[in-house]
Amino acid sequence: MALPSSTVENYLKAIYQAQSAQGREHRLVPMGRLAGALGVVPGTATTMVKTLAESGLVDYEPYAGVRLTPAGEKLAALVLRRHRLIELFLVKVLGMSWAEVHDEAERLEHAASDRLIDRIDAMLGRPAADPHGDPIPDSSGSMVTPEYQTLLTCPLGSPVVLTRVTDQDSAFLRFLESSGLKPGQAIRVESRDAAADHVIVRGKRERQIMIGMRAAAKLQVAPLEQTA
Amino acid sequence: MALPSSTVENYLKAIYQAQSAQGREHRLVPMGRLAGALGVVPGTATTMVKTLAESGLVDYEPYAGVRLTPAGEKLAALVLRRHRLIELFLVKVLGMSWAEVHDEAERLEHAASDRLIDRIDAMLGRPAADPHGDPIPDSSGSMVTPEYQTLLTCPLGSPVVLTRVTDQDSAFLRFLESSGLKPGQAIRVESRDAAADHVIVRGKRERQIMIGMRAAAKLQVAPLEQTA
DNA sequence: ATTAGAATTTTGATAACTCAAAATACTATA
DNA sequence: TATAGTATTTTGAGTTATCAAAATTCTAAT
Repeated sequence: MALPSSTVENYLKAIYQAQSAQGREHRLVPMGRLAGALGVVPGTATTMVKTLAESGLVDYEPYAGVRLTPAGEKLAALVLRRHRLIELFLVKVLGMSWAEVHDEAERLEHAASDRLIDRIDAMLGRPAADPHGDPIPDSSGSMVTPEYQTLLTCPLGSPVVLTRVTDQDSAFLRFLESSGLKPGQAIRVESRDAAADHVIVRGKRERQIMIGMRAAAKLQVAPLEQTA
Repeated sequence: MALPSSTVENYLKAIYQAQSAQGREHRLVPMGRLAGALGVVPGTATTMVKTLAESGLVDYEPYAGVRLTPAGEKLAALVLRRHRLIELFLVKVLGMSWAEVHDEAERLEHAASDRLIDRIDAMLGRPAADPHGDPIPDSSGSMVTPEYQTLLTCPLGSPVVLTRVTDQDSAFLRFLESSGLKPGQAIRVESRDAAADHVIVRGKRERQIMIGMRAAAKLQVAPLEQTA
């Protein structure tokens, strides 16, 4: 088994992420969505997916979509592992900003060896999540994905910790950063107004932040543990 | 000017290094040598070099060889800069061994952005040389290459510092490491025996090391500054 | 000056990935 | 259930980088 090209890695990663983004039901990723995520025309995705299917990395159902096989899923998880460890490393060790590491990791993830990734993992203390709160698969490719509530579903008024941000857009990340809304931050949801389409959050130092509901759905939180 | 593919970067780097390896005279690198350095057949090198010539990165004289233009030289120096900073970073920050970082850097050098390289450069304190003692070009692509003596040419008996190792072979590097012969190490040449084809060196803690002359020529040294 | 041998270039193919646009298959609505 | 509209697949072609092997050119020794 030759090691997969970075193109193959990108397809697998995109399929993985599209599958996760879709609910438990729609497990088949349609070609249009995949092509869009990868920035190629649909015909290209079709062609490529057919060769991935021949390699046993995906199941392909014409006109319906693709889905990762266990082999493909493992490979995709290892790409994600590299990506997330690199992101965390760039933030923690090199002091790069949260918003700028994504593109960097996007390229480095295909060049870093397993040895290097393991060094990074060890240096960071085998972390469970990257700067966005995305869980990091272990070296065997398995990953625990805790189910969190979002700013839209968590109880009003009770203290929670921001745990995960499910959007990589750097403008959005910069907004969060400037509002002090980074994973680990303790906050509480003050009110929600469906008509006005916003959520009001108390953040760091009682600062009040107003967020649209679309954006609020991308911020996941966990109940604040009062570790006395 | 589209950014050069990693293949182009590798060709430029190989030409640069072949030019440096050859003396001041033979400035044209023959195709056979270039092809050998890159691990491709000669015909491939010919084809590629012709397209590099069309981009203005090299001068190509059929049947004679290639030479970098100023533009090509600058690009090559920037690749070398990325390579060497990455090597040093992997050794200093991630604690990887001297012998294993070359291949890693060989891949990462094509994926690291200028921003990242500059962070690394800053974190390392704008170093002048990589773990092998190879000088690191600055961000404009210029580099000072000090002329050193080698174990074959330096004065017998006087203390010198090992400054540079002009060979990347990892078995050789491991031998040097196990002998305590890393750049920065103070040593002195005890004797040379042309008939036996060896050089005897006093290294760390008066340890005596015997090296073949071919290998000794690859170890460069500078007079030891008695910085009281 | 020839010419044998080595180096280089040319030629024809191949692999991986991509696009544009034509052909085809789905699907939702009337 | 016919069909208009959308999504997908197919087809044909282009790009980049590579190799094998034939053709050519250079070079050094007679």
